[in-house]
Amino acid sequence: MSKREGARNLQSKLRPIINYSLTDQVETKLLELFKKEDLRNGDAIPKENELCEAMGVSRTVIRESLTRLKTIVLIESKKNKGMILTEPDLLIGLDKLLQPKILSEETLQDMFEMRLVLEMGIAELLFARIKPSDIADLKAILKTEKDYPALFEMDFEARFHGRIYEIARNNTLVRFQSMLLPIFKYVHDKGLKLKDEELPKNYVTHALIVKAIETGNPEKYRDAMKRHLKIHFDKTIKMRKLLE
Amino acid sequence: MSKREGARNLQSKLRPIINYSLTDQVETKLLELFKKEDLRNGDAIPKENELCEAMGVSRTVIRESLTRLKTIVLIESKKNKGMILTEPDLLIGLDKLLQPKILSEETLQDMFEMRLVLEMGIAELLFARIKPSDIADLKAILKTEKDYPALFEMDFEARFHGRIYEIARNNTLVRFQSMLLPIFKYVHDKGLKLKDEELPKNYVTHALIVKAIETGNPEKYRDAMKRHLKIHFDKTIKMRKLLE
DNA sequence: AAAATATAATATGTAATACATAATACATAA
DNA sequence: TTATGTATTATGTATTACATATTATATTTT
Repeated sequence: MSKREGARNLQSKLRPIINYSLTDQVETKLLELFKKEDLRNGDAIPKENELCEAMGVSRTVIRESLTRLKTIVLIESKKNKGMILTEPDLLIGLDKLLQPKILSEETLQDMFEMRLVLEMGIAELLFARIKPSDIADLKAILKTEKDYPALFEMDFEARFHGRIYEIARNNTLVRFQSMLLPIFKYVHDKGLKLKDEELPKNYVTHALIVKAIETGNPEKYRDAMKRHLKIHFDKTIKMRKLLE
Repeated sequence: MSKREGARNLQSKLRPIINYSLTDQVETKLLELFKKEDLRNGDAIPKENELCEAMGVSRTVIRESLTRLKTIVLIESKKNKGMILTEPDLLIGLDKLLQPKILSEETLQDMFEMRLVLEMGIAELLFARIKPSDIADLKAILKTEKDYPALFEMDFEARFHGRIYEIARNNTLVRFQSMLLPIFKYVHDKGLKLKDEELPKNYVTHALIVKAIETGNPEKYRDAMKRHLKIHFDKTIKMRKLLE
């Protein structure tokens, strides 16, 4: 039995001890408190000093825990006013993290694919909620686009596809997809370096997608979108294989 | 001109001043530093004391900024070792936030829909990557399920649908969807209270979805999944109207 | 000489205290 | 009655000191 194996064997008998810092414990207790007291959006929470006394730790520790919760916008603080629970923003923090440089290749790939998945899956909601005026809006966007397929003109992409989600009336998705765009561009560009691909012959432009929306149904939309995104689907499938 | 209008008029001339706290500024500077120095995953960052000196602020402020970055797992710290940049976890924090009680009805609805969108949109990746052994796995899962449609048995739902994402080989999605499940259940249950709905006659079970995967294509999968989720699609469309 | 053990050095974690600052409520004067 | 000044309060920032865990170095033991 090697030294390493011996250590692992011992470990299975003893289990490594985990040391939760005071801050960790306080954070947990705070979350428990909110739950137990059934505190809602807008409700005030105890003052820092009250928390210090109640838990018997320094204000330093309390404040570090609170900072964590403020970071995810679960609470907000105002001078003299105290702190309140807030409607947390699910996407907060994400914009700080969604930078190519700090994410692994695999996660980037995951997010790239996530956008593709969303574009395809939105169809049902899109058709359930679209109004005539929405079609007009989409056509207005088309007008501003150049005639040739502006495949990677981020502005156009953002505006057009963002509008799709807006029509589907899902605000979280609207914001999410706009965050994904830079990632998408990055992954795409990186893919391009591997092999310069040309547009497929039956490439579907935004205009054709609008047509599918106007005269079609979810299936037709998906068919158009799938072909619009085909180059990306091909790319991600190829690249995922490289990662393995 | 009313008092309120007057204030707004003044505001347009003066613009409200925004006061970035020291912590805010330090946080920004840190992020800039990481970018400028092109620091990557695993690279060490300066010691707390070095940062204090360099920026001329107290360790308190430095530490609060660092706490924020630690919260989103952009950096990690170890005693005596110092701090390093880490591969941040996009979904961290989300599990703290994804609790029905602290999210608004609208956001909950958004997330409910997001799951539906993902289930539908995953088809292409699913079929691009599925292997024969995956089919066998799915069938094994089916065996453990009861014969009747276990529509809201969370365990079954989680296992079955989670497996779908696993087959699609997108780990972020796997984790994301498992986080969404409690939300999904909550929103669904709340919807049930409004009106007790019965299963549609042509309800599609997991078994039928597997069949669509085994013998079909993305379109057939989506057709099956759409009918499997029909009750939920109907519900969200109805409920969104209520929110308006 | 090699391996195990003790010691020192270092960077983060926690505590305590003091003061700064912004927001509110209250008091005061025109 | 309204605008301005003042006090109060809770969070924000600074400073200092010490605790603790990890690494590196030195020492002892075999």
